[in-house]
Amino acid sequence: MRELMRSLPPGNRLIHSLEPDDRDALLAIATPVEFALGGVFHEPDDVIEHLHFIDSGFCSSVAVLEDGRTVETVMIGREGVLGVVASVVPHHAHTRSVAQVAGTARRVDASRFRTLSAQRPGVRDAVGDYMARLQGELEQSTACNALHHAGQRFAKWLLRCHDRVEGDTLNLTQEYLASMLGSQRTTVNEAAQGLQKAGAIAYSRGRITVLDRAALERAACECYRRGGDPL
Amino acid sequence: MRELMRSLPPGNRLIHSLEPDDRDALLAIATPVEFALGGVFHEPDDVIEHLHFIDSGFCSSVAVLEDGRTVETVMIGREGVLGVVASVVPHHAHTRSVAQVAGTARRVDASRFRTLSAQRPGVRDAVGDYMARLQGELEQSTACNALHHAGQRFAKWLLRCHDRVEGDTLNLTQEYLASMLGSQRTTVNEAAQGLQKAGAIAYSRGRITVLDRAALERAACECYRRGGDPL
DNA sequence: CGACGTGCGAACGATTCCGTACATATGTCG
DNA sequence: CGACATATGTACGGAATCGTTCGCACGTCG
Repeated sequence: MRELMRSLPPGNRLIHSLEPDDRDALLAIATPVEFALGGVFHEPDDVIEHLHFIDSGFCSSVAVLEDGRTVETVMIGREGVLGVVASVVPHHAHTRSVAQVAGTARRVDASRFRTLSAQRPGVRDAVGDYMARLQGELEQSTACNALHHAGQRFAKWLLRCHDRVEGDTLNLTQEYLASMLGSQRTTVNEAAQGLQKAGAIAYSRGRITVLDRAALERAACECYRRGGDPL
Repeated sequence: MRELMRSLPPGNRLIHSLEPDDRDALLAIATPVEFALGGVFHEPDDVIEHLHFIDSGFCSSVAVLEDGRTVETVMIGREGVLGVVASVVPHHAHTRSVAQVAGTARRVDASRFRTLSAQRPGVRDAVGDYMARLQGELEQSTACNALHHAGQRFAKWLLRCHDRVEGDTLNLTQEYLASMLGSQRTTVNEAAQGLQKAGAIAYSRGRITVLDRAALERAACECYRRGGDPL
């Protein structure tokens, strides 16, 4: 079951998976931070100065096109870390990263992390594994956006969101969902009504409640399953 | 100009960019290999055993869905290296990697590369930079496939292909192009005829000739430019 | 209570793309 | 040359989505 993560103890799963001495070494250079809904971690072309190991809440990386339209590329919750490529090499962002649900994270200076990572294979491998999974998700999303219908992608998105949240309520307007999926609000509306009629979700005025995960999973494309378990 | 790479001296650009001692150390553990058109480097779920620094020709990573449909996710020529994530951490492929144009590469055992990379920051950074660029391309393609029309994506694909090839002729059937773009052959046909009428390309029986790059660039979406210069 | 802003429902034509079917052209091989 | 497989041209109905417009419902706040 993919909602496994929802039942795991709180806090970042990557940090949790480390050996105690690796974990202590990482936490020694980490600063706890809070982030609010809508908070921006970085804009396209910003230099990535920090890694953020998410402890609660989650954020999305969003591609911004010249005409202002947006599409989400990846979603990052407490299964992962924001800015993972900077764990290997200094670089600048290609996307905007925005908090979808307020929460907390451990912020680590990217350069100090690279130093630590060179000394501690356990740290390097845990973050490296996550980077490999993230690349797999990107590849799957590339195919998904080319081949799958808006309804399937919508269901997938809700599930991935639900996986990373406490409770069954999501605060998302259809307008906002459209900007994540790269489609029109009217298209999202049709998809949402379909899921509501199927009893999978209920929603009103920017508040979506997941009523039946199994129904959502039936409506989603294979990409939800193959996105890699958030663990 | 993006076709810059076409005028650079032959051989892999990453290896070329290394300091002489780094380059020598890398070449000492590399094996020259040839690959034929259609040759498969790996299938989904295969363990990535090697990095392949492409010297000539190029290959594509292709997502394969449950129903057998395919979409290209990234294109890798002599500007890059196949299996770049394995330079950081052992992992398995999420895609199929196929040679689009026969050529040669330097094959390096992934595990030995990781050892070398830990000893030589110059090697690690060159490959790391490429990994960052590759991630940017994946993110851009994710958005592109969600938002841009088949005609624009077709033109983009031809340009990216042209960048990585000697001469102006590409051996590609419309059927095959459709499997790269994730669309129908009839859709590709319409796009191809549009470009032909504009004088941008000529084609017949699986042979496409680029006649007017500027016209192709006008027909392509912004994603071609933003894919990151192959250099 | 009433005005207003926000979010949703619904309808519309236009466009893109799908999926399929069939015809035509071209290269290869016996 | 003739048969055949391959590649392309074309047509068409239908589905999905776009882009827009209008109206309604609900919550908030003066």
